[in-house]
Amino acid sequence: MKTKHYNIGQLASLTGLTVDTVRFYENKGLVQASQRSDAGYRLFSADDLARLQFIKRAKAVGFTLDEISELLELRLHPDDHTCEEVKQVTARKVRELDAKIAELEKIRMSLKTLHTACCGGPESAEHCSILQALDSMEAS
Amino acid sequence: MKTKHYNIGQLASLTGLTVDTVRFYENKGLVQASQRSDAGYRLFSADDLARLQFIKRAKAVGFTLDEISELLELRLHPDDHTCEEVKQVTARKVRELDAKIAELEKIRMSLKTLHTACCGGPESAEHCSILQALDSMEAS
DNA sequence: CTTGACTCTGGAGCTAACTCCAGGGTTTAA
DNA sequence: TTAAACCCTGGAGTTAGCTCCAGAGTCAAG
Repeated sequence: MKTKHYNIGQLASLTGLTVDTVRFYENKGLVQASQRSDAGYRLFSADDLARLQFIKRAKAVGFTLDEISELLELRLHPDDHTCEEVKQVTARKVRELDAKIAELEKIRMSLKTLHTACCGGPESAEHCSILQALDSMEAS
Repeated sequence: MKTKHYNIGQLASLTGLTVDTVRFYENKGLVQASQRSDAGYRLFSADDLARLQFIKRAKAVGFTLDEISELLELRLHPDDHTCEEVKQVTARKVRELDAKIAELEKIRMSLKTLHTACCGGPESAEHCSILQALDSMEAS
């Protein structure tokens, strides 16, 4: 019984990635074509396809490729690892996201304050409150 | 009457930027040393200092260097521009920040859902709900 | 007068995640 | 049989904002 194989273009359209991206991921060690054809074409299995879809979903929830490598290792050898380990990876990421969001919100607040104070009228910007604030604000 | 001048190192410590960063900004056209010494050293005026502080504050509220160039032009020739123009720049940025924050919050939610569902226990990750979800989730 | 701190230029390297290209070989449909 | 569409490799380019380097000149203190 022969298993179904995909060449790189088919895999790309099945996953919604580009051919270049798949090759890039292979280069980074995230995925490996399970075989090559006589002509040297990459041949991917259904497992490879699943792996790429895993990568895509992990990216969608904000993991970097390095973090995805880590998750792929956990996925490939789940028996050698615990739920705790997996959960720690997501916990770290949630904390990072929280920090990033908090930072952006702080920035947004400052900017919104400047924005609200400005009259926004058609008169000369000579006394524009935004420019003045940027001239005299405390630097953070 | 002679005006006070700063060389690049003094300027750097006054602004909290590095010497390299100041030169980088000069290269990008954000700032220009008002003079050079006989030996070719950059000499910065109090105006240059103020300009760099403006840049630093603008960066702190989230503007990119390109946007800061735009603001610097408005600041240098306020008579040729209106409050409205200035306000538009900040409005655009606030919208960008809103979009970025919303995106990160969406990601955070998805990830938090995965995180909360996982038992996080010391048992094998074979049936870990996080890994399973990443294997079967809808790709976004 | 020498040592160490400072400055100059031009260009390379860094991060992340691709994206594109040249210059070739292969497969497939008409 | 030939043209289009696919695939290969290796390497360069992209974005933003620096950061570091070599190799050379300059300045201030002791």
